[in-house]
Amino acid sequence: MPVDPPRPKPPPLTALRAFEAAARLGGFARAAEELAVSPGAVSQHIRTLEDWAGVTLFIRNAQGVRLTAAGARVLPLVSEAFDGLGQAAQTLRAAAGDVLSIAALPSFAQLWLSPRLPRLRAALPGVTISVTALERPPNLLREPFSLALFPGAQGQYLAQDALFPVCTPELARRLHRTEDLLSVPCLGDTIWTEDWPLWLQRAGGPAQVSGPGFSLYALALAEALNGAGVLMGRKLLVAPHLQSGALVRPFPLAVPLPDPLRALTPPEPLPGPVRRLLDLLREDL
Amino acid sequence: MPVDPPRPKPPPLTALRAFEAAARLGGFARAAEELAVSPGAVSQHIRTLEDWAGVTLFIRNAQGVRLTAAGARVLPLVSEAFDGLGQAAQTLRAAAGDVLSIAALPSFAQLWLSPRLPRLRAALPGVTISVTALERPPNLLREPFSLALFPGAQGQYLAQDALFPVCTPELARRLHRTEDLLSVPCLGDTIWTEDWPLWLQRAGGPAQVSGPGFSLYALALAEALNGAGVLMGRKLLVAPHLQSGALVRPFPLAVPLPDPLRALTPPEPLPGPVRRLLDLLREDL
DNA sequence: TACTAGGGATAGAAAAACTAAACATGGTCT
DNA sequence: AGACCATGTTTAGTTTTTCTATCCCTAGTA
Repeated sequence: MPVDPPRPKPPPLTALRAFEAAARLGGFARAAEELAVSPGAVSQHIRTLEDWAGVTLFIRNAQGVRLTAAGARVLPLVSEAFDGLGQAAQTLRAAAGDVLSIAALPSFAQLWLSPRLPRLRAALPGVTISVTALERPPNLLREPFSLALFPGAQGQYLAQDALFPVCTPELARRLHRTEDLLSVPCLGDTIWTEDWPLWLQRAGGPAQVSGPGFSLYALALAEALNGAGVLMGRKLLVAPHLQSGALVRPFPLAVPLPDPLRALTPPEPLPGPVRRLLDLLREDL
Repeated sequence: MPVDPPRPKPPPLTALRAFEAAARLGGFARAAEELAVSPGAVSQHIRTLEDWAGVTLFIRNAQGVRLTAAGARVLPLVSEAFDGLGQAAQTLRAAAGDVLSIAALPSFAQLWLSPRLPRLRAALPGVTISVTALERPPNLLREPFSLALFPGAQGQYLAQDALFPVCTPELARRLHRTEDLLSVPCLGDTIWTEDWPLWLQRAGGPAQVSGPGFSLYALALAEALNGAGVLMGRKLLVAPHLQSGALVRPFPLAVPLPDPLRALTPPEPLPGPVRRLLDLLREDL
């Protein structure tokens, strides 16, 4: 006849996760986005946790939230614990060995990785490869990706990228000097707003050019193929169309990008299929 | 227009907790007890996690379960992470500083701690002290107790305990030699079945005696106070009744118990009120 | 042969989590 | 000023998850 009814309740795990995300990202709205729930849900979670602990975790005001001292004190502990949990979960999933999920920028997923997928799938029979497009590199300590392909300073080097304008051969005939760019639409990705200014600066052309922005690089590329304008091309993404002749380079200058494409991996040890995939990606370039 | 719908699902936290408990305790039934849910719930959780990870975690058979290699590999990681989470949660709760929960054996909670509570409460104004009776010491890395009072080898020494028979003065008049114990009911706690044999061996009396067992020491004590028999007394628990004269010691021999009463605390740093409570308990003895 | 102890499956109930929409608050832009 | 805009809050209602209760199965044990 054990006596336990009045046992103190364990901490609410989901509320802790919401707290961790909100504290780390510095806002309920951002936490809600990361957790793929509505901001109201995060708000409720935080309140649940505050009630459980009997402590105020955040100072709220109209501009956002700020951690209290108590909140700041436990944040590193909670973050570390969730990192550990995430790693454990991944180790678990990796043990299955037959599912492989790759994260990449939408543009790289569609224009660089996608063409290579058939060969990768053929080289890894029995392995299901799924691709997720993300705007930002995921935290591989937490999120269950086997591999993340992003331009950046961290990870295993995969390929150098470079910047140069591209357009249809017809349009190219009208472009002789960089100043001619002022007379045609200059296409680009809204996320890479610095690409045009960067190239123009090195090319010694006009300080800036005008043209429509696209939220997806693939859309801008499609427009360029339509002859709708000059696209600031990224070598790795437009290579197939240069090869086929659908696009040409009206100006020879190529500006190397500081951040090469790199592969981020979860902590060692990597499962066999992931290691093989990495090798394939590296030798292909 | 971020592209995230096909984002991989995060690991199910409650399922991970169920797995950890089941693996650590070596059975779904025991895990269910620890988590205060039904065994079926644990079974479902484990299956959920197995589906999520795509790995079999346990070999099931009619006698129980055994971890698979994959399960055994991640268990330490998961356990460590939950320890961390538990510590973080406690740190959080400790920050409140005005709630203090103590775990103790049912007998010690009722007969040793309870009489001291009024003084403790008076010495710690504004602090809510709650007491939880547990058969076994809780894992203070996980469960949110500020203090656990248990006889044992670990923790801060509080008091030495000793064993000796006690009974009402009337009954004591009929007891002159240890052999006389065979003629009266000998009361004891069903959990401390070794108390009588231990004392009898040192007293050189009969090898064993007979009498009703009680699942709660307090019940046995009440019976002894009614004159229903001789109770194997624990010094710390019967002291008040010896003092008042309600009970006496028919035989002078006191056998010291190997395990003194000790206080277990969560990892440092202890909040002020806990530290003060500990000091009060120590100086009182 | 019954009995026990462990686990599995299922349906229905209970609880938790989530959403949507309306509200508040304090900045910033025109 | 006044109209946004971004942030967090609240509430009611819904959806989803979680849990229990129950019955079943299996392999040891008395």
